[in-house]
Amino acid sequence: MISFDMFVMEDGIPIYMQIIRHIKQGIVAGTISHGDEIPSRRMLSALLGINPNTVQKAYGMLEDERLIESRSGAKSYVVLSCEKIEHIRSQLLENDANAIVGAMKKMGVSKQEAMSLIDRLWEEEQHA
Amino acid sequence: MISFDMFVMEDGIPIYMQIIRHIKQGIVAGTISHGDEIPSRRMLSALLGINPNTVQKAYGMLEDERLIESRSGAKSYVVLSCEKIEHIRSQLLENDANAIVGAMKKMGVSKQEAMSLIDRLWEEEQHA
DNA sequence: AAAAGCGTACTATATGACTAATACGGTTGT
DNA sequence: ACAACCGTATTAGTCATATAGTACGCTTTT
Repeated sequence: MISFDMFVMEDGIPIYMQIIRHIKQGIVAGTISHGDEIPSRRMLSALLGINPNTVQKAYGMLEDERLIESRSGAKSYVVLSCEKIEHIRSQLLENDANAIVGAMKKMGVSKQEAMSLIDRLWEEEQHA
Repeated sequence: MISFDMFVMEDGIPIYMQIIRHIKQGIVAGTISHGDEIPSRRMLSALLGINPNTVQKAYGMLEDERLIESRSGAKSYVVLSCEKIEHIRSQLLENDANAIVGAMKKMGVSKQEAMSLIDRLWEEEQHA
């Protein structure tokens, strides 16, 4: 069963997107694997204190991406392959990394300064 | 007069935020300086093909941050100090960098891999 | 078979973010 | 003074998000 223990709601970002990102990050990290059971719409909504429809929106989009499979009346499961995992990994990594590299360049930051900044932040705790 | 030549609209991000970010990045990069004239609401809105109120929203927030000054009926100007510039710089840099470092950590990416990814992306052209 | 839980679907509603349209009065340059 | 431009304010419309309530049919468990 997929865990949502470490899930913390951020405001400003749609809840259904946070759910999708949480699951994708878990897939890339390896804490979510092929065949894993995913909590039911009703259970997760109760756990997070949100409406079941919000969970359904997230799950529906994950199903559109073929990352989970649902059969009416039964539980839903994670469906993965090496190709899918690698695709999600580069999707998450490159998109975010590309954005920050572009932003830093626009500000005239040198590659060296960027690298040392990343290096310093990596050691710190706070990552809101 | 502040230039918006290199301004390219991205969808998914509010226009007024893109305007704010463009100006802040210019301030950090040094292409926008203290005393510079800023295009009028009407002129910039015509240039970008958007509504003057959208520009006003961006300018109003920049005014709240004391980065520009406006007098009713007259032109608006950039007002800076070394402290302000340094504050914006760390605000832009740390916020974005912190987010991506946190995301990568959640995905189980090693610092070494993150650094080499940044290094590789830095050389490429595409930075959507 | 019965009960409990499940996925799915539909309608309705409230709210905030974002943008648009318009109008008013002040400032500037001729 | 006058025209042109400016900042500012008000109102309204559109869309995404989130919630609520309800309902139907299927699967699993007892």
